[in-house]
Amino acid sequence: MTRLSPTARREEIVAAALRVASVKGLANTTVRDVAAEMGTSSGLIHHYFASMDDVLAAAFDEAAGADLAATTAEMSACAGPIDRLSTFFSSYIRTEDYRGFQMWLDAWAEASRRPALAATSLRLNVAWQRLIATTVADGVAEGVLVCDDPDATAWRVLSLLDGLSLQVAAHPGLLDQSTVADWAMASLETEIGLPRRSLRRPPSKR
Amino acid sequence: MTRLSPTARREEIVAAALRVASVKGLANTTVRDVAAEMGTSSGLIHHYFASMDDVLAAAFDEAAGADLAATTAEMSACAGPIDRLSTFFSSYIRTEDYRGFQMWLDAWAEASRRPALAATSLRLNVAWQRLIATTVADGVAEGVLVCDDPDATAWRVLSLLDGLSLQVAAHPGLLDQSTVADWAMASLETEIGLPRRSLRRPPSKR
DNA sequence: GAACCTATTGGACACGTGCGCAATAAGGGA
DNA sequence: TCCCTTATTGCGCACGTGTCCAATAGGTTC
Repeated sequence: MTRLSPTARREEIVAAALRVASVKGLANTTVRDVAAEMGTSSGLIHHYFASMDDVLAAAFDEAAGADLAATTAEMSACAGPIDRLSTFFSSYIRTEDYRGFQMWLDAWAEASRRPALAATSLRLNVAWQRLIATTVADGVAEGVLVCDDPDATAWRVLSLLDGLSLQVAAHPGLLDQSTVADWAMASLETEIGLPRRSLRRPPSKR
Repeated sequence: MTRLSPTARREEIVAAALRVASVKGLANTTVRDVAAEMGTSSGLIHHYFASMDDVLAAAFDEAAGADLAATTAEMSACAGPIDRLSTFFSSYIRTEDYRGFQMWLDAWAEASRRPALAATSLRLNVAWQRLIATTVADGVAEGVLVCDDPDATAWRVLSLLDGLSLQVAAHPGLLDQSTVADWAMASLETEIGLPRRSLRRPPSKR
């Protein structure tokens, strides 16, 4: 293969690992898979990453981090906290298709066995939680919504979404994504003292 | 090893697989692990189970099914729906320690790769949901609580518990079990029109 | 006691795993 | 042009994986 600069090659490895992982799942992605995807040798991966754990952590960081960044950007383009929360949900269900969510499932399950992956998933989970928590806290400060404990509320709505999405990914046909979003929105609306369906977006927007 | 009856041997295999899986996790439990745990040969396992997927599914069924049965029994010993729901939570956090929950994480993540495990986790998840749904519906019928859609409420409270417990298992130190139970109870109390802390149990009971 | 069924053995098979390492080649600086 | 750093190769090592199967042994039935 053509000789690349260290940074460029590193990025290509992560991109290739991500492509493989999105099809086979994080847990089933091997060094040889990534090498084959790039069309290079397997030894090259170990020249840039100390262990496979680090490769998977970097790939997961790339994927989930991009989703987080995209959602954050969309939300900050909105006017008020309520609109931002509304955008959060529509962004969440768009990015987190059942395929992307399988990566989260693998990351959580593998966390006990792969330290780097555990650190990454922890960091990203906390980042998602803080995104919601600060938005809710802003709404309370502006007086447009009511919440005793924005931190706890953020963990609840995030975990509810995770728990429901998990069923979608693990048990196809049981629940569907629009139901998940609807139920999670209903829960948050109740928690922060908003009338029913006030977070709902007209689906015509897409 | 001493020659056993087919049913006895089958049960011993499942029990051994469960013992190994509760330490190493479902995903990391191998045929040789189970054989070593029993002190027999690995070929014996395949004499009773067509594939490793079936062994793991049976082991998971055994563990999670026992938890479900225990909780069901405890709940039906209670007087009214509210007391049953209260018992549900205290039973849930007692049985679902972080170790047992790792099995759920593995089951969900492996579901896309192991058909038998997927079928088992689907069946058990639905059973848990129905347990809550019927209890809530009973409460509505008796007029002691209010709920528009017990089915949706059951999925929400179960998924909230799963989503929060997942964080406890995957990211030690981030959240703790008592917080999880408290937050999930708060959510359900709001949903079914109960005053705050009415589902809470005095911890002196244990 | 003999005959038969089957639980159990122990290892072979084919494959997949992460990781390491000597050899090669490509490019930049002197 | 030579040299020296290092990206890249290709393979080997040690191990682990599920599955299969001929051989053995224990128990039941006639």
